[in-house]
Amino acid sequence: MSHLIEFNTPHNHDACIHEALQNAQQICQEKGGVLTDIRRQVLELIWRNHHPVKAYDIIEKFKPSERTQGAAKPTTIYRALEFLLEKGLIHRVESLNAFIGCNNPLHVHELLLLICKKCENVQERSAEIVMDSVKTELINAHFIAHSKTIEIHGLCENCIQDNQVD
Amino acid sequence: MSHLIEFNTPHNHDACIHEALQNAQQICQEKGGVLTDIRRQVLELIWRNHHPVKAYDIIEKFKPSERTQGAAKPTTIYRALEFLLEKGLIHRVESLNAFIGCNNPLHVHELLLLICKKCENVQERSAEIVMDSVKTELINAHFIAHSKTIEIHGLCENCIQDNQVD
DNA sequence: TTTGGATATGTTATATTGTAACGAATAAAA
DNA sequence: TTTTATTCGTTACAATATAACATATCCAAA
Repeated sequence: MSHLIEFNTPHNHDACIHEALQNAQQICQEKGGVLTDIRRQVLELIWRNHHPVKAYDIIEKFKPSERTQGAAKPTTIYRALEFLLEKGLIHRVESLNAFIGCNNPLHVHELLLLICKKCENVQERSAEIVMDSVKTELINAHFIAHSKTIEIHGLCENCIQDNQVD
Repeated sequence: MSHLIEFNTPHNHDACIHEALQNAQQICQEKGGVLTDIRRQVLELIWRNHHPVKAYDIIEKFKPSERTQGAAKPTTIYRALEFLLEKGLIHRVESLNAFIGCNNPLHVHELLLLICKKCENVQERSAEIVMDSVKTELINAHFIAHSKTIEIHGLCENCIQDNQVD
């Protein structure tokens, strides 16, 4: 399962991209929805690496087709992002106003995002320990959750080591 | 301790405001820093209620003084917000691009924000159960955290009851 | 085959959120 | 008093996101 690889170390990232696109196809079939050229291309741009990607970076890098001469317009990209979010293929990183590919879109899951300040890699963890304690706390608070955002900024394992070498 | 009151029920909110300003004075003395007119007024505007407040709402509502004829400029307000954030007097709500007064600024604390979609009240909870499990997870991930954002959107206790009545 | 609805995209304009850069004013310290 | 640090004013602009309405495309039902 490639969502378990150590993606913040060197790895064959083409495999990540390939799996992401395959997952996207499968999810569109299962949930209903069409992975159009635009949507696929936005997903690919987000999956270029494991960094958060800003909407306007996508807009700039978007490959203009015949009909859309010139760069894509914001509306086009935001619409594609909305679709990908709905299908669970990407996550929004609230604390960065950015987007990141979902590592495991086939399974609905709540997640932690570990965002490295140095290498910028984002690690997605479906920490059940944490989610259980959040549920307990929400029961105590008599609060019904519709969505949960948990984002941690800091240093990942590799960058901690790099820092010590410096 | 007024940070334990049921603020999402009717209460004497003047007491909240008054305490917030007193805390601000005390913290500026302790940590070094000046609670200028601008900063105090921004803090008051944030403390008008327990809702998240947008920067541009503050800009609009900011009372122009003699020298600043007309509304405040964004820079002015963002600078005051930055100061208040640094002193721990307010929190930034990442998922809303907004700000909320800190209930307990005298004690450094990590926190959960429970954001009600209906009444818009934000409840701040220093859930140690959750924070402990996050720490465990971060150890597992070999990740060193510099900051933690935990924001839950949903329905608060009062609004759950209101919904059932409807 | 046509028509009608659902979905997807194009297009223009604008709203919202946030910073950079530089100079003037103020106040505290040397 | 000169220096130094902090705060604030001012202008301009960068970055993020949405509204509103027009077209196009596709597929299914009549």
